[in-house]
Amino acid sequence: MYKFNEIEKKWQKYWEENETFKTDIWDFSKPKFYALDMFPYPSGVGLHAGHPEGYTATDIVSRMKKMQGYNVLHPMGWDAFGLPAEQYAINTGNHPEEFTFENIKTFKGQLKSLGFSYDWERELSTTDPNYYKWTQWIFKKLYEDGYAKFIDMPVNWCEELGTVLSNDEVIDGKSERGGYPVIRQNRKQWVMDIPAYAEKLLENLEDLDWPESTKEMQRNWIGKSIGALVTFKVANTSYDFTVFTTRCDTLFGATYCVLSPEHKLVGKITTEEYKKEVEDYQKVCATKSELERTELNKEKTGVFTGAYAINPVNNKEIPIWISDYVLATYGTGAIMAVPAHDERDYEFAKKFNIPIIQVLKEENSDIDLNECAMTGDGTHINSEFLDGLNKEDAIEKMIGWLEEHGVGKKQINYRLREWIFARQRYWGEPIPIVHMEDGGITVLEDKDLPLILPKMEDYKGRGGLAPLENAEEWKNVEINGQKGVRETSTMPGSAGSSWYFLRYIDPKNEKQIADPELLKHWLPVDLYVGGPEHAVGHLLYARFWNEYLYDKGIVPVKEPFKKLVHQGMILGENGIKMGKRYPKYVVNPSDVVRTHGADTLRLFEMFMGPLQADKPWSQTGLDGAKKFLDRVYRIFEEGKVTNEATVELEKIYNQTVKKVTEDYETLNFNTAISQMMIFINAVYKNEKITKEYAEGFIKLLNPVCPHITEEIWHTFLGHGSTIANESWPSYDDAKMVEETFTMVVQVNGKLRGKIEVETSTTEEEMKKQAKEIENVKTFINGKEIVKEIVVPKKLVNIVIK
RNA sequence: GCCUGAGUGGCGAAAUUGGUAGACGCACAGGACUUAAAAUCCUGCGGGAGUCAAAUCCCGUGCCGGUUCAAGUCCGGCCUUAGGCACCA
Repeated sequence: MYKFNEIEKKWQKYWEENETFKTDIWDFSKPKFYALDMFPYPSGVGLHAGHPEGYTATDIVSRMKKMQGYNVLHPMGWDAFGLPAEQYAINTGNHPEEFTFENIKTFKGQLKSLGFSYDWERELSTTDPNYYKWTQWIFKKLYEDGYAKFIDMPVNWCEELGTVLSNDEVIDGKSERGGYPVIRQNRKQWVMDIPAYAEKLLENLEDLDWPESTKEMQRNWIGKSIGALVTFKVANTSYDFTVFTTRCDTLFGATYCVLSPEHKLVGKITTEEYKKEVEDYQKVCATKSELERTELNKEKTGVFTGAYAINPVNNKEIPIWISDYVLATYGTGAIMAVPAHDERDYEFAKKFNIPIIQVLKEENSDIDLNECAMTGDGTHINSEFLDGLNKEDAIEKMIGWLEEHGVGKKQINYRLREWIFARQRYWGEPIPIVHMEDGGITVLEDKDLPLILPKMEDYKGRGGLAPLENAEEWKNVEINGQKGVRETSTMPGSAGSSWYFLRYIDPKNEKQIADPELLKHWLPVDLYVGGPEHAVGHLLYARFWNEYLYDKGIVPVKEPFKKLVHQGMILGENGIKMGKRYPKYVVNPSDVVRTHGADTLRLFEMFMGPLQADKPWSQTGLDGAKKFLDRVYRIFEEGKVTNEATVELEKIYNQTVKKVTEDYETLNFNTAISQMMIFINAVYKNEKITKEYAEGFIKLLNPVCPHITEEIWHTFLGHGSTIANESWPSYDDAKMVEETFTMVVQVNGKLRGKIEVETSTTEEEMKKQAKEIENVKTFINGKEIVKEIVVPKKLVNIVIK
């Protein structure tokens, strides 16, 4: 009987003691393979059912690659800083540091019990000063190069959490963690100028072997838009303002302009008569949360400023309004409105009785401008020098005109906004900055890194102040005789995770991020597996930092992750996401390891369905996976290993090696496993298997189920060392050649007969034999044969009339 | 509203460039072994008609239409569903 608990512990110990999976990072004699998992946040609840899924996938590929002669780098670490850890610590009355330490211990134990082939000597944690020293060092570089900036800007402020959040941490106007309301507020903040890399981040997406959906999400997040800037003078004043538009060709149809409520000019141009209304409106907008703003999507609001803008193309005076449908953070925070050809402007103009001027005529269109805006393409009218032109030509001509008259130019805009790089929280990397008494900002010297996060008993911030504000001793410093105060915000959770894949390569290096020679050899990551929830956050930030470090000559590749795959979610047996809502459907991997064993868990999660798909858990399915392993074990226990194999088994064996090898490579683990089941079924049918095939099969199964296979390898096949150091089985195409095939005979495309024929049968012969089948005869007798189609080694289709 | 995916038996799912729909597994049913049960092994298993049993026939991959000798696969139009974006000018 197969005693999985005993066996699994035994082999885990063996791998550890023998350093089976230790990577000799300097061995460049073999081709390299870097398989990376998204490192987990070590939460208080331990692993969930989804963790083993992605981790098993990379483990299978890693183990196979090692056996195929690659030098494999397969590390694991901890994304242990950040809001969730701190929040959890506060909720449970722990200190984040001890709490994190405990959690890591639990996680590590759980991962080890699953038998992953990680090189634990490369383990890292973002909370380790030896690690975050380099996070701070990268920040410093970015600061020196002007990409890390301390600026006043509108931010997402979460009162409950007492901190600002980045855009990807805000979902539907609520905080990603906790679901608390988020409002927009102006604050002086540390930000990363990721928009400066927008174009590169967009361009490089093309060549990546990533899911198309993720690439598309990143494209949308970057949101490139080509248009023009147009400057409008404010009538009877010396002021002017600039708008961004993608449709400068419709400038003759502009009947008003709108400034965002936060626009700097609003206070200056608003006339006395409208001052109160405008200020009231501004106040209302300022207190609106993100959520309220999106909910108020339906009805447009706004007020007139009393001022007029002069349309540069025809010198007409058009009213200037303010409205929150114009965003302060996009473009110039001001627009020209062309209600005839823009839905939002149309809605606004209708509501406030602003004129609508048509400047495009669509051919064969039945759109009535009294009903709605006309947003399609068409020929220009009422547009003087643009009349008769199509959209494309008109845009080009208008840009030329604007440039010639010095009132505008071509402009590219991105929706991607600055990455807000500070949190008013305790549990994060300290920002290595000192605010000097004279108002200057000093970045720490390299020799002063890492700047250690001070131990604090009381790490809860108060009244919107950062917790580190209370660390008096730590906070106040003197640099070159001048007093200063340290930056008390810490870095966001996504800081440490933006470069960890570099550090795994050389995790103990004290002089640099990693040895350049090693980086050159090991990058990029060959396979990166993780959840789709990181499609824009982490995966964009990591690309940004990598690209920056590439430009600095520190990292040798433009893109860090060559191939990316998102594993699907393991749902509860009820088909719904596991979680607090249905606690009885939550599966704990450690329980499964106890009741069924790690091999069974790994096997089952890989067999459930495609890696990328969401799949419901099934207790009986899990039992079925266990049954398969029992069946494999029994072959050896019952002594079915002999010296003979039938031709049939020989064929299936070779097919299995081929299919499993290909499927592991392409991550189609479910079909690889069914092929192995087919092989085992065939072995039972033949009641025997040769030692050669038995060994080959055990090697194939090893990446999925490493413990049981090691045990069989050792106990029944008599080997003294681990399978991990064996070579991957090969297959012989010649042994797979079929002597006969099932010829399918169709009449008018419908299946009417099957017959076994020799592979060498000619097309003419196939046609002849097809017509001799009784059932086929009954269909073709007395009918005229119009056509006969032959697909070699497959089928004959007889077309009759 | 826009952008991505996905829709196949009772269930999880397979199915190269269009070429036998449902591999493999679960559940279920029957049989063998057993005093019995479990475990194990063997067989069957989309729906319908037909038959002692079979042969065989009809229908069937979300819906409607098209291309083709042949469509789960390609094209057009819908529906449902998951995820993402959401006044981005």
